[in-house]
Amino acid sequence: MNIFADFQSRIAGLIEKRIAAGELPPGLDLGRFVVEPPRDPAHGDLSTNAAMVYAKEAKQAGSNPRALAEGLVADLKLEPDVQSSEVAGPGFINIRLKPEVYETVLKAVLTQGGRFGAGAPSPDGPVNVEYVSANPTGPMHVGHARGAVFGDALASLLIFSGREATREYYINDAGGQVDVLARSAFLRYREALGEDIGPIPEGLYPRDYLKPVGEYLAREFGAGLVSKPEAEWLPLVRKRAIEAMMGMIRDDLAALNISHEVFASERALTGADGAEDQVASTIEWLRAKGLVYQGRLPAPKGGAPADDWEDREQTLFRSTGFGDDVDRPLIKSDGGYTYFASDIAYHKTKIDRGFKTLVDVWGADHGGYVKRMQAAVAALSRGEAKLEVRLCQLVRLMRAGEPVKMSKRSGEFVTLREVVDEVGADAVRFIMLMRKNDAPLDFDLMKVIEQSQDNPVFYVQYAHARARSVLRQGKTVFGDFDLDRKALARAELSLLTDEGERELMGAFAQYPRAIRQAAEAHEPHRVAFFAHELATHFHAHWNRGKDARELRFVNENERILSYARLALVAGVSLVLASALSILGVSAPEEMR
RNA sequence: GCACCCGUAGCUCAGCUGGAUAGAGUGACGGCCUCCGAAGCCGUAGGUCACAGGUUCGAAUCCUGUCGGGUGCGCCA
Repeated sequence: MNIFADFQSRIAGLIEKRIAAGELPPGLDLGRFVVEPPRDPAHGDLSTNAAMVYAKEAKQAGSNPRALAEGLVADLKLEPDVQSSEVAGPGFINIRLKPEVYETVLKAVLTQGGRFGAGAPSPDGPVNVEYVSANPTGPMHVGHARGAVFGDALASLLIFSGREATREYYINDAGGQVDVLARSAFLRYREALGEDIGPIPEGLYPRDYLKPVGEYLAREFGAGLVSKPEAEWLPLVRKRAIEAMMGMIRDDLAALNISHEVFASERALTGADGAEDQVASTIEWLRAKGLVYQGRLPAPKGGAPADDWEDREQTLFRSTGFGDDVDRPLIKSDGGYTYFASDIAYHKTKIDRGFKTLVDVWGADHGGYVKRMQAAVAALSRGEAKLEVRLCQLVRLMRAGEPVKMSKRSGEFVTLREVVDEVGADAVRFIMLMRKNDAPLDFDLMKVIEQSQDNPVFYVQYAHARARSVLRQGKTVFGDFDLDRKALARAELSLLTDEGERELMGAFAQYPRAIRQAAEAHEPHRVAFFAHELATHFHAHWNRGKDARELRFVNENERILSYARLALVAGVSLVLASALSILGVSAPEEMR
């Protein structure tokens, strides 16, 4: 139950009545006004700007805004669950609900449990969420974590809100970097055979995570590959190295509590290893529509022109027809496909699989790539599918206030696994999700590793653990209490009259709305903020019981009241657990 | 030079798609454990929402421009 959405449609109905009565002109857009919690709780439970939004129209119809507001207030007072309503400030309509409404909300929390706040199945079709998509050339580093956590939480949020969502990983296993990987692994292979390989040459991946791959190759092939020419061993080594790297990446992701349903290989799309060349067929498909042509591009502007620039005719995609700045090349000078070409083919497979809503989560360094990809999706789907790209700002890794330089090439990077092992998946996830994805993020290792108490995840988890602890305490005092949530739903909830208790129930009422808005905006961080706020209300109310004993949840002499309050506490733990589960963060029974 | 993102408290960030007196955390200062978990709570202090115009009943939010920061700019991925 979402009381905000409920009143939104009820008020829309009241406005239609006004239209019928001639007080407002017909054909109004009834989606223009909002129903929201007032900033100041003293103003009531609900607030709407409807009268202000339609002020101009009211004047045109010969009425006036004030009369419109008064009329709506009069109608609202007739609603059975409305306690009072009034016009306030510049024309807001404030509504105070009868206490029973919040008892009903708590009852819904207890009967629905983890489903409270979930949306009804959406008619909007499935969403494809592509995230991580790191190159399979090594373990994940912390920079990858943000997009990974964001994409994963977004998919969970969408599913909870009622949409279908598929989690997808695009493996960039077709470019030159996987050949570099293969050569690096081959070196480790010779090392595993006992050869002294000396320092790793410039340009190869130097870290020793490839050693196990070398040993594996030595076991599988013995010394058989050493004397062969590169053209023969490279495909064999590459295949196994990519598999090993993907295994490593999957393990890294699993450590962060992340998994994908679909892994799509770029290499397979390009027709390698005997597969069908879907890139070629996609290019031909576009060519047939006049969207691919042979042409020349102007030289890049600004700065010094690259030394290897040469004006030449090439195969171009007409992305300018779909909002891009210039047309984009599809074929490299060596005849291979550009990354863009295979990415077009990949996105075509998404559209062919029936997705009309595509979300790609990329690092901010790929920002210059957004327009062309959106142009491609528009072209591929004739405008029917929409690609939304969420750019995650790169994480600036700090060590005691100093930026840490990271580069795979030099091997200087902190792995995701190192951080997860140190501070835990919960902390990493929550920190990444407490920020909007397009805001920059400083991730200070020292701060997270050494002062993990400062981490907001503990604050929220602590609230959950504390709620569970209170329930255990209640069971200790009243051994015969049935603390099953469905039993608690039958508690005498009308006894919950304290302001702090009402505040908590009010927070429950806002959860479904928060979920819906976060899902529509594709902003999981709002769920994190909601959880933090609910935790604040709970901690605050808990502490009131220190000075005022009569406010404590468990009170030996107040059996019926204690049971009702435990129902409230159970509600807190259920909603917190629900929000945390969307974020992929655990909700512990106790902190220790 | 062009495109995209970002300028909100000392610091790190929210701000509910245009609403009422702009909020948290952290840092600083002062209080609260014979009592359901002090990893908590309460209070004090801190602001020209980068700047200038515009749109309207109303702007941190939308538009234009300026300044400052970030990320990119055929054939890397």
